[in-house]
Amino acid sequence: MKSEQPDGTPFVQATLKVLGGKWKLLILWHLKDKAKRYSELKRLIPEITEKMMIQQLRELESDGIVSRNTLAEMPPKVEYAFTDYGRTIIPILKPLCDWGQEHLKRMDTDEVD
Amino acid sequence: MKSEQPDGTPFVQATLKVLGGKWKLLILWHLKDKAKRYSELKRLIPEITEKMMIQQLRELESDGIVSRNTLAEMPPKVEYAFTDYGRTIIPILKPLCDWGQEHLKRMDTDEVD
DNA sequence: CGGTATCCACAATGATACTG
DNA sequence: CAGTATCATTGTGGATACCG
Repeated sequence: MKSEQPDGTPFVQATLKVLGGKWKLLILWHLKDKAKRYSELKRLIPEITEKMMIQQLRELESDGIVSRNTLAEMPPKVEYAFTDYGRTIIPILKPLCDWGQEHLKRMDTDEVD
Repeated sequence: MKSEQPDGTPFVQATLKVLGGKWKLLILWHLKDKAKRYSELKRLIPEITEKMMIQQLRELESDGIVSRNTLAEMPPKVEYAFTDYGRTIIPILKPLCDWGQEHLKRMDTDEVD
């Protein structure tokens, strides 16, 4: 009596919404090993603009994935890091990355029609 | 000698590109149990327009995820189904769906600041 | 039934300049 | 250093009409 589960989609969409931005994954990838300062992130991802960097960080923040920690007052130092909750998404990143790698190889090897 | 693996991102981006569309996951979700005809898909997803349906299906097709099979000539019947290669993405869908579900619960339970 | 074509709205991203 | 503000551009999705 399989009931044709048509649900599940809103959940996948929710995940997509959280890390669907153009730069979200890239930022998270750099953050997953250890916390990084704003300037470090900008140095690691030179192609991104300040606006997008801040925007994506703010969204990740409000989704509870990363935390923003101000280190000092006058010489502005801000560190971004995964929250404990945010770390629960890291296991997802792996298979995602793995599949994408195989997909790119396939695209190169086997010219699809 | 950990080399700060900054790679992997293009791979995740590649995956995102494949199933990043607004309707891709929804279509795949309905397709993962068994092949469906175009009209069935439209009936299952009434909110989507013909243009988007076709567009997303074509993209999934050219990415090798789904196949398009014409059944007859005069009474047009077209079935869309997962390819064997496409099925390799199903295991990814699960954790994605699972995390999204937890995330939505968290958003409801624990009002994030 | 299973599309294609055209035009349009809006969201996402980007460039650039300025600020505490 | 770590942002904010504004404007321009692009990309994605949608409405509608028409076709084999």
